[in-house]
Amino acid sequence: MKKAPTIRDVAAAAGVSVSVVSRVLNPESGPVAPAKRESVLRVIDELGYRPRAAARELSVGHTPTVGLVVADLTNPFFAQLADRVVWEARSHGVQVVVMTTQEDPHLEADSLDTLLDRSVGGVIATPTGANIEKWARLQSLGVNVVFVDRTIPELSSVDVVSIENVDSARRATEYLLGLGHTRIGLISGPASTSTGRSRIQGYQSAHNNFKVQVDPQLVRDIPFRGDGGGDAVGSLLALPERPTGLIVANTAQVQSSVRRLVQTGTSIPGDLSVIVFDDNPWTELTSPPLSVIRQPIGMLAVHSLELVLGRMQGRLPDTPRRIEVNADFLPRSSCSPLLLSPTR
Amino acid sequence: MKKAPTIRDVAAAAGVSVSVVSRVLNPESGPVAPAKRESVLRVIDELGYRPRAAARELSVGHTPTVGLVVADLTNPFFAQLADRVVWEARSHGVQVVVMTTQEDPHLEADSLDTLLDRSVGGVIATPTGANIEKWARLQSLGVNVVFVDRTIPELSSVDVVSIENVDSARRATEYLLGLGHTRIGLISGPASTSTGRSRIQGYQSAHNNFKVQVDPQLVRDIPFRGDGGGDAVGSLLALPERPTGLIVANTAQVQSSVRRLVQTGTSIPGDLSVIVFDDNPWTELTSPPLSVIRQPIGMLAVHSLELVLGRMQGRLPDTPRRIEVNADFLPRSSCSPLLLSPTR
DNA sequence: GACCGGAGTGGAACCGGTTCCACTTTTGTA
DNA sequence: TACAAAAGTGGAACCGGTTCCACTCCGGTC
Repeated sequence: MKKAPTIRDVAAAAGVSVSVVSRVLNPESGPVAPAKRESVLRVIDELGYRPRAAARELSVGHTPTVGLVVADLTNPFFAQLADRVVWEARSHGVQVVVMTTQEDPHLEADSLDTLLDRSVGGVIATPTGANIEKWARLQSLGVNVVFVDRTIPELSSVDVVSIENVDSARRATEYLLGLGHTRIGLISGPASTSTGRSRIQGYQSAHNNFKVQVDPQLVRDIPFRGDGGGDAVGSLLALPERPTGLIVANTAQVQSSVRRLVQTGTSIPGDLSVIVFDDNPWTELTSPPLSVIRQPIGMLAVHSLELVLGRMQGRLPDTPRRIEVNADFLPRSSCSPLLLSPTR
Repeated sequence: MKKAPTIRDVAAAAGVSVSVVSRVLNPESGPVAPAKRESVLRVIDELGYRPRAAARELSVGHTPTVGLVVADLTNPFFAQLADRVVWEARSHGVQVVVMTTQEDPHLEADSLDTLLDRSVGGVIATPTGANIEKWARLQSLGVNVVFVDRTIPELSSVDVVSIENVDSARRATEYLLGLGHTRIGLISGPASTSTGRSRIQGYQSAHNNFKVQVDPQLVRDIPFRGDGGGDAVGSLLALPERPTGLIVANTAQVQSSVRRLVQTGTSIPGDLSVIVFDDNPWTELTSPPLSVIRQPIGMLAVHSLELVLGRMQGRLPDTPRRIEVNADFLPRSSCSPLLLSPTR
């Protein structure tokens, strides 16, 4: 356990000053005679010298690091997002610190403090919806914030990357309405979140287009945490007038919802036509494979990283950007036309 | 974008020296008069002061940070592992930097360099199997390394946390043998990896116990990368004497293997009794639900973190630890007795 | 041949913490 | 009451980089 060489060791061994070594390391910071550059590089290689990140950070005031704050890596949506972000970031020479909040505002607050302590240059996050002043403070301290998937309306100055939630929900709903279903259950995220609201709005709007009245009993906005999806499914199925269609628009609740459907032996699409918001690979391994709204996770990752890096390098105008990407609707065999049409 | 207060700002505002403030921050480093501690704390709160992590790191030489190097967050096994490690680490006040290798030795090497630059105190990793000298160097530089799930036999001095691979594979195989199956396909990880080898060994050993000869054609050790699982399944099913049982012991290939089974319309367990190494929640949503070897991911996470933190705090003996945790076999309805017994 | 501008260089301050050490005050004990 | 030990404090060096600045060479221009 010998200790690693420092820039002064390199300078001494190469017979130059530390300034020269530093300039070799950061070429844009000044000129170096080709011969000296050569010999410095050789010494660096021989000694196996690597600059300490902390020293650089202390001196320049910030790190080429971005924080990624997601709710839960266990959720395939976040896992894939994280994987892509980490991957993209590396190709830009940027590091990612991944933190999870479990949808808990306290943990989110902790994470933000930590990120601040580490002087990260930017944060990509799926905010819980709380900690508004904390997010604002982070931004006022010069940390670039990008919200992905969700947003907080009160924070109008942060960039947002999301899918077209209203539109996606509308398309899924219209698909079922088009098959003749008029009683369509909706399990969405909390109405306190932007995704929850938008998807409910899309669901409403589809009903309007089809001149079908929405039964409020059919709409369940439930938390992301826990597995309330199962209970929501249970209570929807227990309604006197059972729905014949179901849209699970709460990504975190897809698994528990589908589990309940399987457990109760609900025939899909016989008893219930189902569409879920999730592009989890396993959705096509159930029987029948589930129709899904496929969120383009790669796009979300690329755009949010692009935004955060762009801001960190100051090559973006000050006005906040809002990027909405398309989500595909992928019909599979979990939906079928309503056979007995109740209105005729 | 005002700049954040430093320890000297706090000292000035509280009318004390920086030493006192520092001692308030790190109580074990020296005494402070209660009255002054009080006023320093108040000033810290008023100013919203937070110590810069980089400054501390530079001064003490290392960070309370551990690197987590996994192949691919998209794989639910790693995703869950990461989630648990991040979670546990936070409760110890430790941060986690997650990196992915995609099973590529070059990317792994990059990750290690980066981790070294960041002066992390420890690394938890599922090594690709390459970069032996690099791992050794990391260790000689004082970074505590713990391998999880897999190991590299050449590196006898690193701690290892894994499941009882031989035993798990043996139990799964014996279960199928006990149901009368004699031709059991095995899709495992590469024989160049410790998990691959151990699981094949368990499979062999079960056959020995049952006095059944192993047909080498039935054993497929395939890479973790890509989705060779599908092809392996395809070629096993194409054998003149088809297997009646299948064990997928390559966690990364479970999805593509099952996908192929579904696509080819193989009846489970009618045509094929199936057991997979994975505790992915979706395995019980397929029809039928799959029998699984459930890896106790939480245990793996807890133990590896415990080891790495223990070493970082120097409260562990120098001898390397090897921890093997039990994996449960969870029979579900994807296995059935072989009906026509070929031997009678 | 005097003068100017730029390439190349090294010295030293600086970033924001921690810690060692010398020093003063308090406390406890004989 | 005297004195040693302990509690409390501030100064300053240090960690390992970056960067500003002053300075020395150059070659090219009137």
